[in-house]
Amino acid sequence: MMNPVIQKLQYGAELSHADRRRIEQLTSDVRSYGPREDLIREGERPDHMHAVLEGYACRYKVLADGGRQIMAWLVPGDLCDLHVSLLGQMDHSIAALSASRIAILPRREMEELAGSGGSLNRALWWSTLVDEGVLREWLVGMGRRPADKQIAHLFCELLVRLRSVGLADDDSFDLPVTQEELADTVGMSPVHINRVLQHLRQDGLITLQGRVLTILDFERLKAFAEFDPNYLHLEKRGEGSEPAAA
Amino acid sequence: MMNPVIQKLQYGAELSHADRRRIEQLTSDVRSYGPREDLIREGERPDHMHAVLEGYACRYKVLADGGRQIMAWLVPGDLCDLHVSLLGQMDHSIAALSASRIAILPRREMEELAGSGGSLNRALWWSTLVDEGVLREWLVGMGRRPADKQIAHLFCELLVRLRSVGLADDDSFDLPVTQEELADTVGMSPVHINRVLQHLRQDGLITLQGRVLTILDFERLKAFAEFDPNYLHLEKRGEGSEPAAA
DNA sequence: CGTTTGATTGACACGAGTCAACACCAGTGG
DNA sequence: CCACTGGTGTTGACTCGTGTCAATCAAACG
Repeated sequence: MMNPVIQKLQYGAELSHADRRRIEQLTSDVRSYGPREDLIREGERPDHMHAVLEGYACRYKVLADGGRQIMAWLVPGDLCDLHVSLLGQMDHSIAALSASRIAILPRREMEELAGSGGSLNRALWWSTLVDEGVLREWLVGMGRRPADKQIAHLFCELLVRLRSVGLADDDSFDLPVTQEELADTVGMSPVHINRVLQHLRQDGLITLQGRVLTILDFERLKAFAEFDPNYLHLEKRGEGSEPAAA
Repeated sequence: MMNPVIQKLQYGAELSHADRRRIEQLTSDVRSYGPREDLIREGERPDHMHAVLEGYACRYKVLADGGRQIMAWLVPGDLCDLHVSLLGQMDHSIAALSASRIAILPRREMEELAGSGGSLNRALWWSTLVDEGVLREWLVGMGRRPADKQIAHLFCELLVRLRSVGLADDDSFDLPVTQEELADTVGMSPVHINRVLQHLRQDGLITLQGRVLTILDFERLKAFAEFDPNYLHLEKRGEGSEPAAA
């Protein structure tokens, strides 16, 4: 099975054999985390970075009233905290969502890559800009989409992202999280998540049993959620065709 | 008056005299935009980038039902679309919020800077990561903060950001936008924005007249909004001296 | 001046939160 | 083996924050 970091970054830049070897080597120090275990906390300033190899992690913040907001899901292939090298300290925390295997990357070498001008440099930039795109799309969901469409949109996104690293061959994937964690992701209450999920199930759009989500009709779910994967920027590069009107 | 792009980027990296000259030169091609005029639209792939010199701009998306979500405010000093060079096409649009002066930057040279390894490279990285931090904070606001605190938080953020480029010496700044645009920013309805603003005024926290917002008691507003500016990463960096003064 | 755009206000509807009870496991330990 | 437990999912009743619709006001503008 190919290293998911390589799989992902190849969408951002053409990687040479040497580039791939470099990534293999950088992600060779692996640690296992249990669900809810923090990888790094707000305010910290460690000398290493993380990348997800297996399982899911998330960025989150906790408010004074105890409310928690998850601001990103990190799936295999995702880099967690390029921030640390350039920004003084973490402005949020990162925790494992499920049992997961996380690579520990040396900070110095990553910093070096960030200014190297090579393919890996481009790939890191691409990865960061895609993260930004995802954040923007989530913002749209929370601001302007009704709950059911927002959740449907999240499921579409997860399917596409997991497919891109070979973790969802058919239209289903592992969803080893509680409804409360889904609630913290989309900014709703656990109770309402439950109701929306039932709604989606009754409409024959999804199945969710045994922590496996199955999308029964991806086309219909996409239409329902108004999902357009362009913001994930996974399409092949170099297509010079002019943009068609949205 | 110093170029706001220089002012801003100095928070991200120490800039040499040559670096500053370079920025001056890169931002010398200036165009004026009127309110609501698009700088760039979703799907486009132009050969230049933008930076705000005066006035405000915003990132936004429009949904099928006509709803609009503003995903970022771009104030003087902010770079608008580093995306274009690495991602194939824009996944969102950018428009002027108020009458503004925008610099047009040549794409080639900016791409070159992005992999140069120098101070400007670091500054661009920093700027991008800060944008991400702001997006995350907005997500927290939309997901977990009640309307009044969310808006208060936005005002705190704008004050700090504008101060950092010398556009808010006291506790007030220009807010040349309609309540509808505020609504599209925080994901609420214009009517509710109106009520929340009145609430904040009655509590003696702000004043908003003639498109100028005055924060009457910043400490109290910060406490109310639970505003912590750490996510803007404007504090002095540890290793070197602070950014040179004008 | 009328026209237009934006701010304000009130009445009402609805989505989503809260609270609380209950069901359904998967462990665990006796 | 089987109660007991704690975590999670499910439901219902009720509350409350926001949205919607529509009328009115105020200010800017040609």
